[in-house]
Amino acid sequence: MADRTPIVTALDLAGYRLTEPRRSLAALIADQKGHFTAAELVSAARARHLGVGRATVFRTLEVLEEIGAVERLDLPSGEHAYVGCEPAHHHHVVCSDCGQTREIDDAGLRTVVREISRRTGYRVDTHRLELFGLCPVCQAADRAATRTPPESGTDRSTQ
Amino acid sequence: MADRTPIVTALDLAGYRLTEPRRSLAALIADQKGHFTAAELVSAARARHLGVGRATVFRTLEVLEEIGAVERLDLPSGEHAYVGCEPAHHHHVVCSDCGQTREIDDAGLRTVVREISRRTGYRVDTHRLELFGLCPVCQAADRAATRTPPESGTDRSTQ
DNA sequence: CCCGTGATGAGACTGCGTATCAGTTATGCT
DNA sequence: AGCATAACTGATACGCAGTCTCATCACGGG
Repeated sequence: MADRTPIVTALDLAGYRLTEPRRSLAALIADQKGHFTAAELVSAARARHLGVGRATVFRTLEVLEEIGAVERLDLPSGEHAYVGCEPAHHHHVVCSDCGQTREIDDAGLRTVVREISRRTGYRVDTHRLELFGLCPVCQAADRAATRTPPESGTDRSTQ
Repeated sequence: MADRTPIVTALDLAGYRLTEPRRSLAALIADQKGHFTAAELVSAARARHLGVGRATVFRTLEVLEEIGAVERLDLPSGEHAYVGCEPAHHHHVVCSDCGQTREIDDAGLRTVVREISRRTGYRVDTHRLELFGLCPVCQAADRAATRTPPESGTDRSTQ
């Protein structure tokens, strides 16, 4: 709990105080495998008897999002979740089974956005792309469970 | 209020009952220019003294989303909003000033998704792309107000 | 070591969305 | 047309996410 996780460093660089609650939360977040909700953080903190209040969790998440150490996702269910991530990369593929996420870079999106801008006349300032599906591991598990050979393994995207 | 809006027809086709509250809400939604929240619908209904309960608004929106007559957006603020739309088209450009939305089709996204799928090994089942910016009208208004000549008019997208 | 200020935690508060439930109404059938 | 019934409705209660307040605390610059 005393290690300087990248998140702590980022907080420091951004000029925020390095308080005990923030260190605790940084450690908790670093432990998360996939995405996590504010509520999950709250109960994780409580489970480990770190004395971190609910309000502090929300405030810290807000700060972390601001400095780009964490990104907010809107799950298809409507829930708000977060993922720890590098600043700069801005899209995520989310496994709808295990919650594991992977960051992805542009991948040609830039062109798409420009094209849309051209067609509609809108000046596009920000965009959000979120992809949901099965990570390789869960695909394998799925296949093993249903005993059905893979159909394609790539794109089954809705539209 | 007795006209059969497209939404009403869609409900009928999907086998749902054509009740008075649903007709009222369909009419209200047809009147909306941009996106709207559940809360806005509730108060709009109340303002017009349609006797439509809060619960019914939420239930109806759920049904409408299911049949694709309405789509749910997650605004950057975290709010949940809805837009009336044709089924099949699945992305929206949202004006962050006036809320006006435009539907857009694929525009090359399909390729991007396939590429991401290939790179990450994820099987992508669904995705969500939302774009926020200024519609042409608000751009003009903005320009007129600030007396600043347009810088480019196209892409200012973050990442 | 001391002080100022930013940060904290407890708890009140708001407002979205859902569940319950008794009463109502659209619709298919005769 | 009249009826039965299952879908639907509104009122109300409830749970829960997120925000706000405020008195207290502790980080970090001096």
